[in-house]
Amino acid sequence: MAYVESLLHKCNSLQNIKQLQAHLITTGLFKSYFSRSKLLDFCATSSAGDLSYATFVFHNITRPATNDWNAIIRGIAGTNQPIKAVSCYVSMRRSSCKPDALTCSFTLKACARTSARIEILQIHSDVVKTGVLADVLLQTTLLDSYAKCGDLSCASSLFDEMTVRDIACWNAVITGMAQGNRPNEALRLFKRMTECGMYPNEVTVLGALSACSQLGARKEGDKIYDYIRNQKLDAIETVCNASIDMFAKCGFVKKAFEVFASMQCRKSIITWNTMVMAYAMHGYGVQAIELFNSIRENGLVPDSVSYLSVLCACNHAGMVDEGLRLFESMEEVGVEKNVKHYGCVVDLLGRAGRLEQAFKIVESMPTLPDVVLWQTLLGACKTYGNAELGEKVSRNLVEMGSRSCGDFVLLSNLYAAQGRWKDVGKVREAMKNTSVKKIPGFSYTEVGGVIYKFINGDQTHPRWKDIHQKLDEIRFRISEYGYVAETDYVLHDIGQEEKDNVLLYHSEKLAVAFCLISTSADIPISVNKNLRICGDCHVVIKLISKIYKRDIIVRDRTRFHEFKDGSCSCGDYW
DNA sequence: GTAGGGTTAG
Repeated sequence: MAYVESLLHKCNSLQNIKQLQAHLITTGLFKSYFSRSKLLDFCATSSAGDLSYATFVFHNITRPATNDWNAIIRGIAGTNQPIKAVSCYVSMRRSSCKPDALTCSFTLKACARTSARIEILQIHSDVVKTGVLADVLLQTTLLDSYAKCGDLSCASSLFDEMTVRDIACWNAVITGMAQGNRPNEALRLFKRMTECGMYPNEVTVLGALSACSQLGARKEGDKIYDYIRNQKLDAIETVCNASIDMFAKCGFVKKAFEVFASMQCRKSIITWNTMVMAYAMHGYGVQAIELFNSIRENGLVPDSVSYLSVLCACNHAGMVDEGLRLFESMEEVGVEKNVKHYGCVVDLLGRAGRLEQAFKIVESMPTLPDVVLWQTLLGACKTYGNAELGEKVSRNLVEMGSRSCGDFVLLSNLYAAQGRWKDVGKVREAMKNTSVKKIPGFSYTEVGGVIYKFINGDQTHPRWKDIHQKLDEIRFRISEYGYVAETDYVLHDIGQEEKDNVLLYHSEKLAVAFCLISTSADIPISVNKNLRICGDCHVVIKLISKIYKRDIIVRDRTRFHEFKDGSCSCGDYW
């Protein structure tokens, strides 16, 4: 039957497939299950084929076999409406034909692509009932499907129950954790895997590197990169890309560029974008633009992400006109602007105080602005005290159903700054009547190879008393430099002293204080925050860097801040 | 009713 296969692979059009089908029918081979389902599979999944023709042939089979169903389900799972594969699976179960491990595998992949958790649960129960669960490959698919639809606890209990664990299932669970916002868990599993005597491969290190990037885990990242070099995994482009990203997000732009420059394998547009973004995160506007310009010289074409990265770099470096020029040139080169590009340029103009121009660009958008974009503009209105535009923007946010605490705070502060207390009262009233959503801020820091997590107001750390004592000392010493808490950043119906406290116990300050008491003076302090750094923390950490003579690096949601001797690499522009 | 199915960067 290798004969049918070799012929199939020579087909590069539907016409060819039909010719082969005719040939099989006339020679009687089409009655053979094997040739028929091979042809169906090829027709349903290869680019030369056509799913609707495959379905047509399928419907004309009097008693389709499992393999025929599998071919069709696999084909549907690969379309842009993968959920229809589930209906097909259901029809198959109603027929006299039994699903096998492959049927389940294809259907599960379809579910994973649409985050259809309930359907996964149903297939899982079928799988248990029919006894195909013993199949390691199917277990991995099931695990991966749970992880992809966000059910990490199901994914990890499946993993725990597995009796045979090969490299792919380790990879599935590690990647699942890394992509599901549980980077600590991913690294824990990565360590456990190596302790089990398994050798991580390129897929494993991609997951582990991504976890390090999220955590800013330098030491762990370094170790993994050493392993990558030893195993020659750096011959693989995806591994290099992930390594560049990891070094950049752990604060080593130079190391990131070294990896980029010394790559032996091909660089794709993703590689270039990663490096441009690396510069952007660190506020290296000039380098980012230079690199962006060299994309074409290297025979590649900048895509939508390239533009986003370079715009982001202009934004962080305050290169307003350069950014605007790049934004406007997008149309000429045929790269479509999306809401993120608009968001970036609105931020760029907003920070420079060009609010009217920013608003005009928003109005010119072909699609609806998103919440983030309006929030950006609202922030700029607050900075430049433009209450009129601020109100307009807030109205849009309310209409979009925003319940973010920050939005209310900004508008309220905008009114307060102009003494419009009645309006301040109205905003507070609205806040009380809305279930305000507040994303908790947290920070990570690595001390002695251990990653510590701090949450705002946290008192669960074993050394919290020492940390709070240090913060009291800091408060005293910075007040000598004329520091007054900018309680603008807080909106609570509480007294001034309490407001000061809310600010003082922000997660980034807790992390910095912890580093001050637990690390030696010659090592820079490095903190990683999930949200943007708050304005008060920015002022305080600048002062700490001066008074305590410590270099402090804070990575926030969008960029790096390198505090040195009382100033920050962002130039207070962020 | 021979084979096929699992993990993958910005």
